[in-house]
Amino acid sequence: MFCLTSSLEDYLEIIYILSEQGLKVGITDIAKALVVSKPSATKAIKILKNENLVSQEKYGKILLTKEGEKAAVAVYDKHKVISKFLNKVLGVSEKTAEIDACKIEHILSKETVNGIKNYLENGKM
Amino acid sequence: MFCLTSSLEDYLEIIYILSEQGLKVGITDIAKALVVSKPSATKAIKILKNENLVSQEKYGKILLTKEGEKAAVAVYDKHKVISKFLNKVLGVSEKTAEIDACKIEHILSKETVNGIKNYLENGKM
DNA sequence: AGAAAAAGTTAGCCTGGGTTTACTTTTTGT
DNA sequence: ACAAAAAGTAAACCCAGGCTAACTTTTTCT
Repeated sequence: MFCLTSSLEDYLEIIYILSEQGLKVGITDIAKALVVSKPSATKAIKILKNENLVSQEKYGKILLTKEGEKAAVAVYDKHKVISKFLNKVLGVSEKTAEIDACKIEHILSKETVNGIKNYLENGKM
Repeated sequence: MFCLTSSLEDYLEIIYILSEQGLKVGITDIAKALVVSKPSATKAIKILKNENLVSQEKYGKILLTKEGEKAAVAVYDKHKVISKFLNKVLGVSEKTAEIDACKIEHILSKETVNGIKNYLENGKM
């Protein structure tokens, strides 16, 4: 069974974010946003296409499928929760909170993410 | 300039932990503890030897050098701080706290780790 | 419309960190 | 003391995920 790697989650997430901002989403945009080369982005997108998480016409723009969007939103939600927690609760700068959230959003267990959510929701801040 | 990877930090950390528990530290023990094959452990230890972080006689037991111990302690301290935080503050089970701490201890910024330390120290728990 | 620029792709390479197989060296138990 | 078991090593391989160089396709600008 196929399982998304951290790297592939990053690709899905950035496609989602760029789309949400109403920006066009091409290979070049993705590569720039993730600070990787265009061929790296091409390769990753090819994998995501094979897994039916994104769609793309030849030489065309990139879209998330229903399934891809679901996965992207899941990651992005974790991202938001984590970075808010780091910043508001732990007092980490916004910039660092962003960076660290990007790194750990892929690997934290559901249990820990729920712990963070609960903390934020239960007004302990 | 050489920089420790997450994986190599894991090796240093486990050598430190096993040593601290008074256990003998051989390739087999390390491999078992990290759930990797013996050749993987051999290869990693070879790198750490080249970087003067561990010492080992041929076919012999493995010791941390001064420098290696310093690096190992730095990682292990982060580990303890993080897992305590996850467990005591976020209410994550001990087991999951351990697992998650193992994963993120290598990648969290100094700033975030300090944020966690401050939280624990300033008696907000 | 056609040349130049930008976007996308392909092929081939590299590195880290695993693996298995097969070997050598060391330790252990009778 | 010596055979069997355990420990360590070496070689060769795999895979993810980067990269550059070189190419094709598409877009843009004069």
